[in-house]
Amino acid sequence: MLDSKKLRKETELVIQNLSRRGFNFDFKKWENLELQRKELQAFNENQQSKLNDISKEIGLAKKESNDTSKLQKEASMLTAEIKNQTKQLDQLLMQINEFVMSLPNLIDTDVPDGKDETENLEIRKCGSPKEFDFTPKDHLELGENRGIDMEAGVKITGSRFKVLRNDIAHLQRALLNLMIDTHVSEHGYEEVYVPYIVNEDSLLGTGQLPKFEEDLFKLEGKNNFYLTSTAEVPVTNLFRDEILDSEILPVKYVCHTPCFRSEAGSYGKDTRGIMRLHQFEKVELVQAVESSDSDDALEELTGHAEAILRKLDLPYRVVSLCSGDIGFSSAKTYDLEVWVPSQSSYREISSCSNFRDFQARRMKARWRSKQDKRTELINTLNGSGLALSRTVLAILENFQEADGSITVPDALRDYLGKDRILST
RNA sequence: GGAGAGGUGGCUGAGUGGUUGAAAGCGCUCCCCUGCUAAGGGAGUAUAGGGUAAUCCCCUAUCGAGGGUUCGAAUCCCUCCCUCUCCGCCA
Repeated sequence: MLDSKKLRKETELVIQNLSRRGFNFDFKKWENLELQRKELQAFNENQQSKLNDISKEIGLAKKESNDTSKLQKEASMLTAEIKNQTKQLDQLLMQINEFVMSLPNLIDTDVPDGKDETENLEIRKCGSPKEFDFTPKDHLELGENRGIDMEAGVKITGSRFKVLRNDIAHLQRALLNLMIDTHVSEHGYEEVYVPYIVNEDSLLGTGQLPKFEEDLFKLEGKNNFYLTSTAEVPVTNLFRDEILDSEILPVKYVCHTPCFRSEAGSYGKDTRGIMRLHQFEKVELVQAVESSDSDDALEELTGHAEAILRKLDLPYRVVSLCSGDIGFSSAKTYDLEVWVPSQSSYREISSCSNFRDFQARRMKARWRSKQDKRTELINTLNGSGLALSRTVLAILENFQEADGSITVPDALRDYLGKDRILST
């Protein structure tokens, strides 16, 4: 959520910034609503103040057994009036809230301009794609009948679900442990475990709602529960309605969860194998920092995700998402893209974003310094460190041998207990 | 799932219709006193929105959430959420 004071004072800047996303900000509408709100609210509060005074007077008069019928009559009228105004005000507030909640975050000045993912800016490349002296297979050719069981997923649930077996299930678990261990012991994150079902408030807090409900799986029942689409939601919401002491900042959490995404609107995209599924595992990094630290924190967090790719000797590149591709809540996003030999291209395996105070304002997540007692919104960041299914995919494809076996990357050997898998 | 109790400020905990944003205690901050990290005295100590340039000041809201009764509700009524105890079921 954007700061309404900023909307008022730096209107031009906001309009310009949002237009870089291709977002058309209807300032006239907002200004109109705000003006009405301000007037009505000021008047209403004034009336309320009067009523409060009269009520106190009545109280005092009754104590001394004086006649209060005249005052009560006056108060009755005021009460009716206020009730009426409040109804109008509430309606207005709902409209304003709806409007403001659907505004995306402002993007940083160094976010490249562009209309879609084709115009994302490559920042750096690390490692180089391995040359194969045979035609590399794709991950499904490698894993089919040997641990990646798409048919079983379809039988149990439906399309876009998978079953993993044996070495490949083990590989995923080994990766999971490597990632969490690394982030905890080398990068200073605290491990957390959270619910996989989240409520509406949590989704509003991080920005998945109200605009992106079609991406989510909603549960039946009156509770308005959803399956979590990313650990970002439950983990970042740990800060909701909290005031953190400045000494504990930055707070850094690492968390593994499955992620459930309806993938509505992605029909026909990545239909083969485990690239894009309704359920996948992910290790997520989340940070809460002071606003002055969030630029550095994004670089740091991105580096933490990269460290995993480096450990695994996977070739990747870092791109800065352009203004047309960047997410709704994000001010700046780096995607990490891993080399996928079968597609001869880099594919997203992590997305690291700085949300500045956008989520914090929605969640009322603040911090307070010891010296001056003022509260300030925290800045939140998160990034995948990494998406597990795609890491499994990348390892299978990048470390395949001519005979279809997979050489296990050094960093993983202790976790897996072998240096080669799928050697039939 | 059944029966009962309860949800008040950083914490403990008073408060069943009237100057209560809320007693008291603890904690915390600042000051005073005190010849030694003890004791005592004083002041302060929620969040958000609006008026404002303002972290002073003024107004409004908030005692789990939402609605209702009333001139006036932390206090009465209704619905929901959550916590605790006992029983049942269960990994």
